Amino acid sequence: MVPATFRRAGEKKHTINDIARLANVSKKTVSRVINESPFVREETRTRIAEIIRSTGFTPDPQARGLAFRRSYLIGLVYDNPNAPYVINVQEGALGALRRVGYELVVHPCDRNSPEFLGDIRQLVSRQKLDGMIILPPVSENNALADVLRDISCPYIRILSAALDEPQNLVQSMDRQSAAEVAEHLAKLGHTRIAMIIGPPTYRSSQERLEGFSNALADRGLTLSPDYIAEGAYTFESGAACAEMLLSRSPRPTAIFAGNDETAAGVYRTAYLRGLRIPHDLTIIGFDDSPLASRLCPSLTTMRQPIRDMGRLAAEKLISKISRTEGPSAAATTVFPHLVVRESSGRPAN
Amino acid sequence: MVPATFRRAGEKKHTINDIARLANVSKKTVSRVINESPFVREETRTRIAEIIRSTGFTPDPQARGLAFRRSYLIGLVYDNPNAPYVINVQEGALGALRRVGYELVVHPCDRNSPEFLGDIRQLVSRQKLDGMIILPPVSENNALADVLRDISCPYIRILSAALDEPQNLVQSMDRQSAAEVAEHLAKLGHTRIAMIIGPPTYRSSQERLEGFSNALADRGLTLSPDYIAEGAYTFESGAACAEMLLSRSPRPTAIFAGNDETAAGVYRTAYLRGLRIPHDLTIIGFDDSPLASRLCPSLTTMRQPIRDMGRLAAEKLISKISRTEGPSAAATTVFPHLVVRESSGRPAN
DNA sequence: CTGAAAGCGCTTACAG
DNA sequence: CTGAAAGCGCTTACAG
Repeated sequence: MVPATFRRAGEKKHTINDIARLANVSKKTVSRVINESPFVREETRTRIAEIIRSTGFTPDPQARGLAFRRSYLIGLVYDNPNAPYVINVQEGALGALRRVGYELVVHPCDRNSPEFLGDIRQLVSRQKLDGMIILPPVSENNALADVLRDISCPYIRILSAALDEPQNLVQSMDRQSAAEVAEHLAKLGHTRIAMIIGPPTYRSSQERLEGFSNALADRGLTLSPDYIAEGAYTFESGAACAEMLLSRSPRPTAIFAGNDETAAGVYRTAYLRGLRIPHDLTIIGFDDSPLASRLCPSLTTMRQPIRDMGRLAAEKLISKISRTEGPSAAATTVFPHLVVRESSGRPAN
Repeated sequence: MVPATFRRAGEKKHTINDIARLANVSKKTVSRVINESPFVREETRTRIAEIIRSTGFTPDPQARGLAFRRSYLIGLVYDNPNAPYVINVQEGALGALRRVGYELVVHPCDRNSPEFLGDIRQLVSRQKLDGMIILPPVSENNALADVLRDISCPYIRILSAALDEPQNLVQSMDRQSAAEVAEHLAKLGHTRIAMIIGPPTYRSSQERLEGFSNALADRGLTLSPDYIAEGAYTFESGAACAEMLLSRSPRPTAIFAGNDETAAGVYRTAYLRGLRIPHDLTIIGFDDSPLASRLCPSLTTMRQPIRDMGRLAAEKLISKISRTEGPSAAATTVFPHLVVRESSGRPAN
């Protein structure tokens, strides 16, 4: 038997009035059942609930939204060029939102465009977004957060540092993660260790650099300034930085790349120079994007629980939106961990 | 001076009533201006338009939708594991939709789930989606198209074969593209040519196989059944299929992988066997995903204009939705083209 | 060319 | 515990 939800074309959708008529009550009472008001007699409630179930009625989100002054729409703002990263956050968030009847409106942006902040303002007010999830690196932009606060739009920033109050954050502990990389390299016996950082203005670059450098120091190793290169989290910058680092004498035996894209750039330079990985050079990435396992040899890297971050951000946002009041000021943190593959080994000399 | 659109928190949004009052007309007349009705005196129209502009008024999409029985929401359904592919279609579509005031609601799905069709039905009826864009491979599912037709939801399928009427399609001409690969390999002098196809149930697998095999035949070359392996468009299947193909004697000198992921799997097997690319083995991919240029050596592959496909699908869908009637039965086709990189060369022997 | 009334499908006060 | 009225912000007939 075909469930009643599977209405065929031509039958129009049931409305709250249909349900009220069938149940022989006012639509207000149906509304109470929908919104789980306690002020409905149990017998009435069950009867109406049963009719709702059997007719497959679902309240119209537009009408509900209009009356509630809610859109049931959450924005996802990103400028991250790493597609798997975005998709994973997106799917994580989607999973959490669906359950509570929200939809996700995606919004790629360009933080350098002069219309950037105006666009966001317009998006929020126009679509009356109920909240916003912001991905790194644009999540580091405080001006954006200020705008959202200004127009009273609840938001969650996914970040690697505490740039905001804890209730607005899902924080990835990059500093501690970078320390894991240091430990791994130290254990393998590397001493000439280099690092390619991301754009210095990005908070994650600083976090990873400091975490890495401090952890090396703790083990009696130093990250010499000669061995630090400024990349841009891109393939091309990785190749160029590796070119520079590998020209140093003595040559580093290990390079910690800012992310997997950068690491792929290091692979390319090693390939062009005929260096064998990991025999001549150990390479470590960050992200564990699909690329990491596709490279030959496969890349040792830090895995971020990206999907979880999306889910956590959505859950935290929803609780902010629906909560009439109450703190939930707790921090939400997440820890990347090391995935050891083929690109790291003992130094040859 | 801050534009009026940049209202600060606390000021409530203007409504059509505010505009009517300011213009000293009825809200119906304002509505006519918003909807570009010809039945407004020019003087009145300009006056109202100016007030709308200066106040930064934008009509509430929810209220409009409720009255128009429109949601201004378009669904994007996908099950493609290739994240850059999805992101690119998404951004292409977004660009076209934004301009006309629509938003995109993304919906990853699992075509093998028993709830698959029911979920889609519910998504469409619940959010009252105005239309749907469907990505391959789930776009090949005719049952899904049947459901959408049944509930009168306009849709566009992005496909590599004409599985539907032209007005429902944005078609990528994979057959002709695969012929380009054949030509490239023939020109390089390869004769022992192998191919890894995608899942045989996928239409694109057949299209690419037939296009490739026929084009080889046209050049007096044959694609021997021994040299055809059935993959699954995945990294793992690429590695396994390459394992099999490279065990043949004589060994093929070139492998056309079904897509870039598969090609990456072939790289891995070549790496493990110590084969040099392209000296010992030429490899060709399909997609030109970011991975293609990250691999070492970089991968020769077919580039799909993925972003354009998203844009075209959105434009076509919008014209279907807004058009009161009229055919637009024209086919929309798109041609991938070859990007030659380092992984293809003359055969060694 | 313009407007007053009724309605889209739901909700919030306000009564009872 | 339940309902009749008014309203969210916009539109579509229907008049004039």
